[in-house]
Amino acid sequence: MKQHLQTLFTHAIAQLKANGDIPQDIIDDIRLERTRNTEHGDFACNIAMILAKKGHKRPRDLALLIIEQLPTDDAIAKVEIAGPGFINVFLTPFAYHALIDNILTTKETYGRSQIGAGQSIMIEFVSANPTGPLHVGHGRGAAYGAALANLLKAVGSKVHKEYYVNDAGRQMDILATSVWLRYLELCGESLTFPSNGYQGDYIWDIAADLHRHYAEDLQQSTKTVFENISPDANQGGDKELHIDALIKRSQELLGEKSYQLIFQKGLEIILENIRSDLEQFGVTYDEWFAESSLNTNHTIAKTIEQLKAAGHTYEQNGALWFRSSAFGDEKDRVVIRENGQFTYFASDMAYHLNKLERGFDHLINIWGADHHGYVPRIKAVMTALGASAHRLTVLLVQFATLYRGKERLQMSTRSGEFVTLRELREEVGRDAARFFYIQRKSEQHLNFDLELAKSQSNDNPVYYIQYAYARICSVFRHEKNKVWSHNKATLKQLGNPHEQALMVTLSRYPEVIEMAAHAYEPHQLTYYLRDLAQDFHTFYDSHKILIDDNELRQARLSLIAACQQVLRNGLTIIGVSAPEVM
RNA sequence: GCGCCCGUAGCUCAGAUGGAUAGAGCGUUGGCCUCCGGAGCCAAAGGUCACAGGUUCGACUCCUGUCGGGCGCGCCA
Repeated sequence: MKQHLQTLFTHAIAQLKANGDIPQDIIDDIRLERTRNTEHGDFACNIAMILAKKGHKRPRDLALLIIEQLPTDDAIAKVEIAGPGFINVFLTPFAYHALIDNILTTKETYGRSQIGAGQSIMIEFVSANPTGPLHVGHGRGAAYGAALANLLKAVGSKVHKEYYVNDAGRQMDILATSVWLRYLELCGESLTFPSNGYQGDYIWDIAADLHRHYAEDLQQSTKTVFENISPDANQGGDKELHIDALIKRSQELLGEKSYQLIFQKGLEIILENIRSDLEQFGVTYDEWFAESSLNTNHTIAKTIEQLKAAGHTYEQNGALWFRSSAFGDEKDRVVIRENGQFTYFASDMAYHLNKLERGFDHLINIWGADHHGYVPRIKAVMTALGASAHRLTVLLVQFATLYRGKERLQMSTRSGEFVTLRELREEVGRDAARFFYIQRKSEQHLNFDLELAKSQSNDNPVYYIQYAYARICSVFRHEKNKVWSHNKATLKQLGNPHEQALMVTLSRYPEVIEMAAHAYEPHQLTYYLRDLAQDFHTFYDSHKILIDDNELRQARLSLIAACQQVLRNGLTIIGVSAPEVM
């Protein structure tokens, strides 16, 4: 609808140029807006005010010229000039009747567009370290990423969803060591668990699994394990040195093969846990990309060589530095440590280079807001390696704070007292969780109230929207014995204010999808769906649908069928179900 | 100290690329089922868009500064 009007206006402007009424070189970025006030018609265009200065004409005079050149169209009832020079467009009922027919014909494809066609996008999200279960903070990234991916697909882009598995590095060694120590405890050893180890109960579960499979085969005495180990923090030492010493000791005592066995066991169990959590949350991936594969393929070394060759590195204090400050970062970054190991940043550089090499036009990373300081350095790498930093968009998602009514729930990963995503889903249900996560703009802090999400009442927007859908389904169940099939000719019966309002809202859907996709803002869709549900409920309460007047009944059934379709299309994108009964 | 994000109704939040009288939900107050699902509908009250300047026909929106809140500034991941 909007697009159609834009075409008509573009045509008018082109005519004016051809006639010499306005200069040729003028930019004519025509924008039509929904009016807020029905007195201003359906759409308003401010092009006359924008072009007035450059065209050396008064806005209202220019508006008049534009209107004269506007092609006649059976969707347009009248066009008016208002205020300082707005051109207000009033649509005919015909335009909306055609819309209902269009929705019922195009069905699940209604609202899709091609504005993103031809673009391949890789979207990486969640990518939590496989050192423990997903918690509620990850849930927001998951819900947001999945909805965004659906939106981008809806506008025609080719989307590749990826999870980056950090299966290398020190955190994983801490995990393996934590598991082994718990295993030793299960074998009957008594020991003081390191303060920097992973404390969660899931570590016990993995250790128990290990114990079931290998009995006491991997046992060592506590004395051997802890002999001459640098003291822990609570013994006046340093917790980092303590855990590092324990990792080293574990590797020595177990040997490469047994250590890897424990390491892989932990990784495997936790990753499977994460995968199934996400799947039950309705979030799936095209690829799970292992960090370790970068190392085995020597991608990291290759990337560093590239940087070296381009002269963007230097050595200092025995370490190799990347001159990222030359590319907008606030300081240079170490890529190879004094001890010869790659930093986390080094593998992340390689990963992003790998992404680019796979041929994606655009990369989207969804990160927690606490990683924002990391953005300039990763963009610096892209620039240094000759790729435009514009090909990468980092979307930062702010924290979610859990509330149970007024009570704020505490979360802490290390102490093992966090609320897991699984617990959240089991408590409030998948639909409510998915909806609540994305109903706020991602850069806004989110207060997630468990009680509100669970309440099956009018203060819960999820149920409000789903209820509209279920109500429509219910009407059709009552209609079943009579015969309804969409008949375009009956639509002229529609036109009372409630029907009109509903049709206007239905016509906005494609614009909302485009806007939400363009701005990476799925929350726009949640607000739209609430509006749509409200317009339906209002209509429903004011007018009976299953009436004797055959033609009007048919028309209204077509209207609510269209409404049902759009509700389903929208809910599908945000990952919420459309229940026929609730 | 420097950097990023945020500040809109009592509360939780929308207001894309500057547009006409700044909008929802909750909460509050008062109404609505003989009828297709009351998990619903209607109405009222509620605002110095944190503050001060600037840019222009026009600023919640853009720029500068101030105040307040969150987060980040490792040879951790």
